[in-house]
Amino acid sequence: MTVPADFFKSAFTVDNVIFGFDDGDLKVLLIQRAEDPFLDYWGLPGYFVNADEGLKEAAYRVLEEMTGLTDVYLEQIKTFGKTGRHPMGRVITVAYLSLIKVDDYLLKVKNNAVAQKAEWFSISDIDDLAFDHKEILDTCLDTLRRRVQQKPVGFELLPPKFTLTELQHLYEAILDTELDKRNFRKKILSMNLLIDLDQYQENVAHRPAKLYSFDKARYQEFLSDGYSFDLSENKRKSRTLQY
Amino acid sequence: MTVPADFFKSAFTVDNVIFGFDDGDLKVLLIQRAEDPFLDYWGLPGYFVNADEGLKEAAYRVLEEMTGLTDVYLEQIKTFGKTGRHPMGRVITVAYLSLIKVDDYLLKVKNNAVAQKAEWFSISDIDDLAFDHKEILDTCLDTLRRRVQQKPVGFELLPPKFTLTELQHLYEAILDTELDKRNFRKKILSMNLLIDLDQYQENVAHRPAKLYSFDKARYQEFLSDGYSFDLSENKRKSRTLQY
DNA sequence: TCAAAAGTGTTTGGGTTACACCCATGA
DNA sequence: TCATGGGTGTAACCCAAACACTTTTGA
Repeated sequence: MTVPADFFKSAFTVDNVIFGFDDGDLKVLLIQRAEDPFLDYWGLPGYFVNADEGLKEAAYRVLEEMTGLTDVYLEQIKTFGKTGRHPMGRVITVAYLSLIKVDDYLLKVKNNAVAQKAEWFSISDIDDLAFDHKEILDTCLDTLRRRVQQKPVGFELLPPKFTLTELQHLYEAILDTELDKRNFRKKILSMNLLIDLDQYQENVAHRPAKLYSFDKARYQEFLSDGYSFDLSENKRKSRTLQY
Repeated sequence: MTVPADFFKSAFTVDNVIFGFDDGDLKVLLIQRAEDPFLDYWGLPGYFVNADEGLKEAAYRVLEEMTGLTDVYLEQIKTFGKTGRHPMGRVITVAYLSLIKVDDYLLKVKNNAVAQKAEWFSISDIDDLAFDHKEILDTCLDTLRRRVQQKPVGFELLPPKFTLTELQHLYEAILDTELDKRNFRKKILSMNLLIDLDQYQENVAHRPAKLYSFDKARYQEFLSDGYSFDLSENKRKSRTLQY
């Protein structure tokens, strides 16, 4: 029989799937690895969890090392633990999804020892990554798509002031569909999640759009509440059982 | 700097939250521990993951050791890794949720070395468990409540033949609400998930109810599809953005 | 004949959908 | 004045919700 001590020979890591929205496109922040294994490969930012550190704490640490950001959306998604997924031994990894505003990131980026460099990639441009990171990315992308239909987390990806069209483009990029402008606005505004700033775009070669920010207090309600922000892309009947 | 070898000193386990439905009540299968730490405490069935074993594989193994069942619903929920959660060292645990038919279990239960005995508990009767198992249980219960509104996993908990009232009671027990009989039936039947067996209850002191089984092929579609089985308990408007 | 649960339809209200034209600005 | 995106309303439909009485059986 295996004695318990035999089990204390494995390690675990956290990997962050950091999404951003820029240029009308959903992006992920990847690093080019500076060490073995998978030297020079692109992969998700992540690292071993220290002995005295919780999982989420470790994910925040990695995130801060990468971006300098501390106060961001971070959610545990899934744990990947196939045998053989890491050449150095038995390593399982806990995947976290985070959402940041690309602007903030650009101001504070710094590199660290693990990564030669970091870059944003459009999700459609990524095919192969170090370890099983592609699988992890795909899983997190699925979750993100579900998430934005349940909770208005999309706002985490936008700058503090944005237009309704930008918001709509964000949803369209994440869900990979087109949305009807009038219905989208009707719906969003009916949620009272937005604050009309009474400000307008400047220097645009067309009628300037109104700027909005979102109501953090009300946003918090939506985050904790179960809530249906059902941007259903489908014709499938989304039947609802009453009670 | 910590060298990688230093990280290979931790262990991980899987813990199963096994739900069943019996006697009109949602239950969880717990074990009374036969070894330290937490000797004699009640807790979730779980154990260390072997070096040559995947996570899900380990969860299935534990499940089979406990119940003799192999072909059951099993889903990874969340990983718990606070420092200090395990007295023997750094141990993180991956929580799995599984759904079984209590009848099947009753036929095949066997005990194992880790557990003195196993028993079903009504979820409302559980307050304290070994390790952080109460927190894990609560997390899985939340997930179950969400799951049954998204996918018709409730069927996993029922015997092969059941009545509409039993199905309704199951949903009521999981969601802790009351549902309208006519609306419930209308909705369920409109999904074409059920097969009318043209059989009836026998020896009941009232009008016997029709028996149904569920359509596994159609069920599979629903499982893979995103799908909304929105038994919304709330008055909250579940607004839906078109596309 | 009584108790206990099974079974069954209709109306109302609200949200989703589909859809087309005018407005404001900079070039 | 032209190109570009911003901004607006209405009608049809479908689904959720609310709600009460009759039927069948065993005791």
